[in-house]
Amino acid sequence: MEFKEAKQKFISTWGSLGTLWGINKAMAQIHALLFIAPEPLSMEEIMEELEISRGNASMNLRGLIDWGIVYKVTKPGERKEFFASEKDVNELARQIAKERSRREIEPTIKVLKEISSIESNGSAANEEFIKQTKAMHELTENANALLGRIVSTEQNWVTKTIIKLFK
Amino acid sequence: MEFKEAKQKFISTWGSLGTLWGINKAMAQIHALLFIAPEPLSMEEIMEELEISRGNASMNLRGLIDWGIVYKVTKPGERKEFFASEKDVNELARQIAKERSRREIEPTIKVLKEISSIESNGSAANEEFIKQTKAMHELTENANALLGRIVSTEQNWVTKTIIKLFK
DNA sequence: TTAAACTTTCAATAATTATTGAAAATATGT
DNA sequence: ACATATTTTCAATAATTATTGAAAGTTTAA
Repeated sequence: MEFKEAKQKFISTWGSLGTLWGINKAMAQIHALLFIAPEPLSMEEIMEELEISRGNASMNLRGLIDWGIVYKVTKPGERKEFFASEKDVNELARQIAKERSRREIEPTIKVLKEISSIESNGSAANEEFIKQTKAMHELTENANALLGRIVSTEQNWVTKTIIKLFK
Repeated sequence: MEFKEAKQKFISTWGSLGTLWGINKAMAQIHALLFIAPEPLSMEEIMEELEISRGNASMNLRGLIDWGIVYKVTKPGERKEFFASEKDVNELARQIAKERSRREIEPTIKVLKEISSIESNGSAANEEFIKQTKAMHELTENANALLGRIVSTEQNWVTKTIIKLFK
């Protein structure tokens, strides 16, 4: 395979993957591009390479910065801004896990806690509701704690976790 | 909070959550409804409760069956089909993790392996590409193995895993 | 074998979400 | 302070995705 083809494939794979960790296609593609770039890129360069508009680039870069996985970089003597991705895959994974937990899992836990605490009126529908949402609440809290635990480990968390688990 | 309100809240929370584990709103809402129902529901009942069309209900129920988390149930003496959710949260989580691994993670690993194996031509762009995609390949493989390991444990996998990890 | 009960399919349409582009805002060098 | 380079915002529009509903298909009971 040619480098150009491989690069294209990486960007598009990342793009469709992105939609499933909660970010849109353009955002994921920008991230992919920065992740494999040896040097920070300007907005102009990103627009050109991905064939997207200025507005689109601007908004999605902001999104990536909010996720904490892309940084603004200034080059001495240059007026415009440059952008760089977090390059360390472990740090990247940790950051994404942290944000997803904060944005999605924790609010869900709050709702589950609230709704599973209603008073039962004794009906089957009511009893089942309480039982099931309580179980889901518990599972989600445990999964979130597990995620936090795995991801807070300093370096190479996945590898280390696997080693521990196989003991 | 009233039961009715709590139920509504559960269905809508699950609905928006759904979009992030890769299934659409209607599908997630149908699942939520079945998950808290004390008895299997008919397609008619699902349509009514969620105010969706017959076609929509039919297609999304099929989707849920493909995910392996909803089953068809026949009641003796009844002509129509009924539907029931997997009720055990651990089994539910296991099934979802298994499917996501198969549908999303494994194909990604394949692509990463392929593109990270290109020959370097010595350019900085090329070297960086290979280095970064190799690192990503490794991380994804490890994360997938970890997921498989956690989820293959018989019962209460999250709890058990946490206990192990805190040792 | 027929008719009624029920389910699936899919083209048309509605709803949602992403993208553009140009005007407004902001930052920088002289 | 000004002119210019650069970035941001956001209403309009395009692209995508979900939903409907009615026709076609299937199953079952008699």
